[in-house]
Amino acid sequence: MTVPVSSLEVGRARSSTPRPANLALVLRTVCTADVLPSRADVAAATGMTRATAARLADDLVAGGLLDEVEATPSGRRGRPATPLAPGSRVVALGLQADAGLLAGRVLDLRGRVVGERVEPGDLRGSDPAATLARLGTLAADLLGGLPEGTRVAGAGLALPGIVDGGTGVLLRAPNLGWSDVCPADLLTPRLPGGLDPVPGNEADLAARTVAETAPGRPGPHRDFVYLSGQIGIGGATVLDGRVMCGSSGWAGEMGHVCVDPDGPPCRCGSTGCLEQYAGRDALLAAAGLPRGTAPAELARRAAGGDPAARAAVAGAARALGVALAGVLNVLDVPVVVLGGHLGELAGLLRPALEEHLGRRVLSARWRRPRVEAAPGAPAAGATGAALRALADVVDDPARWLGAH
Amino acid sequence: MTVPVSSLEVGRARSSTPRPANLALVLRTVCTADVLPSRADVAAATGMTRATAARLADDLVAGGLLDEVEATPSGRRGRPATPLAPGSRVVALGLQADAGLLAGRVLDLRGRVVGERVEPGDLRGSDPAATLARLGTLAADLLGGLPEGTRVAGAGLALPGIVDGGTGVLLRAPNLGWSDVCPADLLTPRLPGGLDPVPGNEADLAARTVAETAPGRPGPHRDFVYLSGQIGIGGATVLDGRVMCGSSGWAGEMGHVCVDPDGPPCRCGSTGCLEQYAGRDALLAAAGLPRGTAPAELARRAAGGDPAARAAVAGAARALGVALAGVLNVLDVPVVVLGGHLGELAGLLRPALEEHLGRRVLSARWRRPRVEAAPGAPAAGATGAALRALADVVDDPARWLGAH
DNA sequence: GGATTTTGTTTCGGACTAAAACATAATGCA
DNA sequence: TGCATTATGTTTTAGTCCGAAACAAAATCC
Repeated sequence: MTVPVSSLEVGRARSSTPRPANLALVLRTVCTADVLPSRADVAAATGMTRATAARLADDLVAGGLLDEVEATPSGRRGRPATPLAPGSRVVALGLQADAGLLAGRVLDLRGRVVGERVEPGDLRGSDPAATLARLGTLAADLLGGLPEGTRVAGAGLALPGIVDGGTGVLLRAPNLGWSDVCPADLLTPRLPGGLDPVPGNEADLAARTVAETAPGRPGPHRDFVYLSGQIGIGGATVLDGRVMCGSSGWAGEMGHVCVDPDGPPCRCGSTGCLEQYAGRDALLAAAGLPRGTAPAELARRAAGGDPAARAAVAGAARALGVALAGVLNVLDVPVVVLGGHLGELAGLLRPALEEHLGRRVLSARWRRPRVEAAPGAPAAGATGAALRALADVVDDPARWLGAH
Repeated sequence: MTVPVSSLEVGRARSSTPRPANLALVLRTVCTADVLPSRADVAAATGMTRATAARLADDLVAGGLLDEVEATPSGRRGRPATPLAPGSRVVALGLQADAGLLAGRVLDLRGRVVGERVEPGDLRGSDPAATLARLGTLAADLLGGLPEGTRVAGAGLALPGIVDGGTGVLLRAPNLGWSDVCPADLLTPRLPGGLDPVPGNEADLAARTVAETAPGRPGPHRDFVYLSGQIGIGGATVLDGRVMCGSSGWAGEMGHVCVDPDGPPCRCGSTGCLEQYAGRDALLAAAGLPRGTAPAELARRAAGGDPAARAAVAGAARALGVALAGVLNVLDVPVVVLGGHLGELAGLLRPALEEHLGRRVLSARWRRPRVEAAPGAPAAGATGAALRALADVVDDPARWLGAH
């Protein structure tokens, strides 16, 4: 090679044979289906021949990525079909370290929880090494309790902060008080089999649980904005079913969208950030409640007619309306999903928020933006982390089959 | 099929053979390369065998999608290579109807302009049918002037408004005063060969000219926000090199991001929209200039030290800073590209705007957002529309070869 | 002028799929 | 009970397309 083919880097998807893509297509078809499909159903859905679909399915069954399920008598004529299901012995581990808990959750390819452990505790200002060691022990216990024959496809770790996509370093997690932590170094030695959890932002991963209800299975919305009310406010944008992490993992800092340039100063150095109006502490302060109060208590008071609580919620709704309208105008996303404490207040926020959005979003007269509460599962980030790891398998089953 | 395979719609990329993907890979490799590559270079860049790359390239040459170019003596040892170039006889037509002009531009696969016609004129409040008829005549003339043997791969139409992605109906174009116009009905009958221009938003298509300097050739930035200063302010977001059109084509309404909820009312029904601070009319009014003044005149005055002009620019920079910081915080995009009248003022806006962004964008301390001016080509939307049509060919050359 | 080097082509074998025939296992009906 | 019918899953055969290796072509080097 004498010519300097410098920028000739184009498509890395250089699969010389169609097989990997077709394996992925078959697996994804089974994952997506509402009812467990037979080989013939897969053939019909993908357009392949029954022969081809069956061959591919056979290989996936042999590799454990698909299971043959007992046929239920259908009463229909003809040879009874053998339903296929995503393999139940291929699982992934999702971990989460947050200001208020440590959690681990194991999901199988069908999206079922096959193992779970949650340890509440105040981890603000904790030592990263000690905390991650605890998490490592928790994870090892969890993995040890899995049934014989289970194979762990990968692991992920949800963290409430900004993770550098390239190096996997947690640059800054204000709620934990951590910065420049490399979780892989501290966690991997404690896990069996050299399992290396991929760190990611908690809001991004929680948003994934809305975008994808089980591995390979699209959730209720393809496009939405996810807003996660923690101590601060994080979030994520999902476009075309993909969580947008930004060109370097910084996306989703919705808490620092400006609501009023003349508003109160924010710890980020700017002024009038959304967090100053709808963050947990700001909400509680506006309602005249002490800092540690549970958001549910605020919701109870507002629902009960407490004027200060109602005013706090109304203020938050207005601020959210201003900030989210901007996002919706820029991205044309029809749905806002509220999680964390904002999810708990969703019922109270929705009417005012939807009204604000209806006024400020340009496309609202054609399609009114909707506001929903995220399913209030605890430690959604852990679930999302496991889903992300399983998505690697679903997206390229050939690699998994090759590695046995 | 007795089972209702309702939602079994998964991968439409049902290419049973690897050939279409490999044809696309070869074509894209040639389009992307800095120097015209030989068959052997393509093989090296893609990882295919020389035999395979040559076979695929031969088919693309036979179909006119690649040209064999005269070899320049390189002085190197060995058999001289035959450089390959994107086919120069495959072209696409880009059209644009704007408040100030009608334009048509023909681009070939190499991204060269092989035909162009621009007709200035005030089209505000014009009759859609009459104006589109004029545009059709312009387009037919343009196509008639093409050299013998040229094949038109497709056409696009840039419009300053919101286009429904599904139906291709222009729902609303405030600057033209049009609404609910179906350009295809009015335009296609006037074009030869049943050519059917695909309508699209002008800002989206102008952004494409930044994302893609020639068909299949990535531009200077993969991720950026494009802001188009027309009478109002439109824009587009480019993520991963793809223009984000939103789930129904409404994305990019950056002009109506809220800068100050207590600000002046906007014609959209909201208050304090960016357009009220940095729109063309707002800027001119703030500078004490009459409405029709050219933005260049404002720039001249501000550069010359005129206090009113300087204040107007400073106010616009501040408003842009507030609005864009929100977008950048949500999407983690490192670059803002200014087009239209904002592009003309970019030199004056940049210092203050970058300073505002540095303060309000959370990731700025790690990577400071940059502000750039778009290359000030007239009727960039027409170029983008042609590029979009050519992208269809580059993304799936097999279809083009099949259709002859 | 022959060795060397690089490009492009041809030939052959292998991976994979489509098409069609076949085997299997149920229901429906006399 | 027995046979036609119907749907699923498997086997066989032919065709497409890629990789490997040998070969042909066209230049430079010595």
